[in-house]
Amino acid sequence: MDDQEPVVDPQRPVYVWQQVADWIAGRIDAGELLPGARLEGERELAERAGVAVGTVRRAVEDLRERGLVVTLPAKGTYIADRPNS
Amino acid sequence: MDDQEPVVDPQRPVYVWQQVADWIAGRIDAGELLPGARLEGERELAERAGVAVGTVRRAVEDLRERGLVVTLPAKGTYIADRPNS
DNA sequence: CCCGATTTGTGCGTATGTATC
DNA sequence: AGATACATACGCACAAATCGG
Repeated sequence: MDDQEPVVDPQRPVYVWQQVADWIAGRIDAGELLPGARLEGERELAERAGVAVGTVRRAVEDLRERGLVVTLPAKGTYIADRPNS
Repeated sequence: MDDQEPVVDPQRPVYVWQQVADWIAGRIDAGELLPGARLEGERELAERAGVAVGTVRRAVEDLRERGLVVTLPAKGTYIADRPNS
């Protein structure tokens, strides 16, 4: 009832945190997460992806560096506004 | 009869106390609150904005640091005199 | 001088979220 | 991975100062 398709595969030759980041980036790209929307909390994402919280943190940090999200400590991480393509 | 446009939106990627501070700063900037005028009490502002008193306190503290208002304990918070532009 | 209403100041507890070690 | 720290946010309660009657 609660298993959806797995988000990451530890076996693949790609860092798990990168797989998580790509998963989230994919959701943004697909329009599932619109600019201004709040991303789920770290713990929730970790449970959903089946990885450790630290791994999610590493992934979100990457998204931040890519400018895809903005993090407000103690409030949450939000989808950034799209720069004019 | 009593609903005006909402002051804050907890969902937005901006701290609530910051939204409250900006709201008040906007009223000052718009000339609605003139120098020397008394700002509403914390609880009144909280009710108007639909936030907790502590959040208003945080907002007013910010306005104080910005030099926009002056607070006299047990008396009230007043709009500061404009520095020569 | 005292009383009561009002307002800011402060502390505690709870919840959630990120930051740090 | 786990534990601790820190910040936001809400809610409540009480203290202290002000001001009017």
